[in-house]
Amino acid sequence: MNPITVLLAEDHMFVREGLIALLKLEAGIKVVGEAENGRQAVALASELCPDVVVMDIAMPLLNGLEATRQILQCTPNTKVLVLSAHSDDAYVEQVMALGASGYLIKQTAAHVLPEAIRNVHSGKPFFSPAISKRRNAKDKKARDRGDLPGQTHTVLTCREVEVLQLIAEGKANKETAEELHISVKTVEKHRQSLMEKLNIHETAGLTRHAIATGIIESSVQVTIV
Amino acid sequence: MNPITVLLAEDHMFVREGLIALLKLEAGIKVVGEAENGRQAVALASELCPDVVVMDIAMPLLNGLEATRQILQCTPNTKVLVLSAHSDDAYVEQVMALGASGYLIKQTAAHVLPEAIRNVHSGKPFFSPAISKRRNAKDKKARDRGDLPGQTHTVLTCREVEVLQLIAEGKANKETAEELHISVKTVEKHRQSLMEKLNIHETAGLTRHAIATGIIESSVQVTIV
DNA sequence: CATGTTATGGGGTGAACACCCCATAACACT
DNA sequence: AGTGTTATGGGGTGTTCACCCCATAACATG
Repeated sequence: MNPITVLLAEDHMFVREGLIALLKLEAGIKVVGEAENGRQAVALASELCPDVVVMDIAMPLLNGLEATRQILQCTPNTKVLVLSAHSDDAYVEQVMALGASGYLIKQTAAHVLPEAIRNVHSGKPFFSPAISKRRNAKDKKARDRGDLPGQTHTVLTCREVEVLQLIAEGKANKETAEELHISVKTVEKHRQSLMEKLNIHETAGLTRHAIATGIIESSVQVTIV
Repeated sequence: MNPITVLLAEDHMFVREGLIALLKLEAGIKVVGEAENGRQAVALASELCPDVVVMDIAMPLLNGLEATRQILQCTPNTKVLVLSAHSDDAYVEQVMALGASGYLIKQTAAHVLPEAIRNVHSGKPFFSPAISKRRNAKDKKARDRGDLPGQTHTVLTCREVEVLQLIAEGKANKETAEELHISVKTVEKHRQSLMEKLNIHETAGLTRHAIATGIIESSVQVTIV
């Protein structure tokens, strides 16, 4: 049987070499290429047509999300296994909506990588245990409510993003309410929805998420009195 | 000759396992322990007294900077080799001022790791080529001007920085208290001092400040359920 | 020896927040 | 016409936080 061909897209050479050392011990998997940025990943993918691309999200020149989108468009037979430091539900859903075949968080033990590669190659999606668990729980809830499967639409509404930004900027619910000319209770409701959708339950986490997704910058200065 | 004992402090298990796979191929170097956060790194260092600690900067609970400081205080014979994604000069200098023996950026080829470990173990500092080059140039300039080495004067005390990190990671005061084995009241006190010193009076602001100053990264993972 | 700093802790108060319940109005889609 | 989504709002309850008061012990420094 032919080995599964893998393209490794990861900007940290440190990590890349580590993973290669790890995959070398694995029979049936062959690393045929390495990319150190998103643009190179797209180029190499269309040149090498690997079975699986292991794709880091945070990469220079072209981030892993865009790279994934472009690769799937050019070579639809290639499976993309995403590697990320984030595990926020909304983020995962965003990636999966692009058509990725799996999602591993970097906290996961690396020895699942070969298993994950084999899974996505054979058409089965693969997730880090923690994510998998949450997705199942959520799917179950959805089914209990009678929802259609696969419609895990965890996307924030416009209003929620607005509220998220104000929270991350340090506004109290009361201030946010005044800013948006709505009741404190409504702000509370949006806050709750945010926390539920993102599976983040502290202000600090929401703030980090807002920065990580580019909604605000960490250097935002709020009126110091 | 006894092998060089190494403690690997790196929160991403993915990276950790990769590096271990890589160091296993290396004669004369033995990984005797692994830490997945800064606090564990400090504990294991004083327990195992390794020759070298390979220390990632961005780690939960206690960042690599603080961990380095504490380790060098407890077990001064241990060398610390810092691993970071950032290569900003100011950042490097801050780390070296703490007494670290070397600084590798993650973009560096991993195969220099064994060499770096051997170097710092034998007392020779080691830097990623890019950094080494810049430092030499800068040192020359400084000597030419007759400057004294600059002191980064941090307003915050060590304990305050520790508490700040935990706040920014989304820990409640109660959790922080348990983590640090102190009373909730003491945590509150540190929190107050922080807010007063930084003139920031919301959790969101503290979180942004922690990210902006590099104490944590926006992608820090808190409790994965 | 006095003073300052750091770290430790306790009491108390009021505001803010998290989390549950609930309802309604506007609008889109089928 | 019915269903879903979004945004709006209220009630209640318990926890946590911000901000004040206070004290002590360790340790360095003048």
